[in-house]
Amino acid sequence: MVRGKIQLKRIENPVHRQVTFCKRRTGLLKKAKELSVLCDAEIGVVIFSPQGKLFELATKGY
Amino acid sequence: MVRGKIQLKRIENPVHRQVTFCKRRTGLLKKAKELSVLCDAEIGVVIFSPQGKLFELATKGY
DNA sequence: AACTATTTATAAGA
DNA sequence: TTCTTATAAATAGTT
Repeated sequence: MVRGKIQLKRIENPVHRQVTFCKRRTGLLKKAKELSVLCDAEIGVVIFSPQGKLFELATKGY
Repeated sequence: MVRGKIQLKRIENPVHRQVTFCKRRTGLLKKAKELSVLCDAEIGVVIFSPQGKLFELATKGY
């Protein structure tokens, strides 16, 4: 996305992967909320990190 | 996002809303796949359009 | 459905 | 690690 394109493959460096996971998880959930609000859609998202931690989002038509 | 910021509220024009839904739905699912691949996460996404149409994505750790 | 100007997301760096 | 910045990516308006 910036200062160098990303390669669409698993990030091998654990620290780099963790940082990217945090940033992109936030971005994905934001995009999901926006789509829900803008287009009146109901959306559910579940994300399991490699460590088994769960992140989720469920819009309710708001 | 471009040529004028969006307002984070329901798009009233049905045609505009439908077009935006299609564009952003595609973008959201792409982002979800990228997050899955880059960070080795498992992700599920379900989207119900206002017309009750279902769009979904389930990654399987690939 | 395709284009493109511009906003947004974000990879690196500080 | 929180903030900044340069740049890739997404996309609103247009045709």
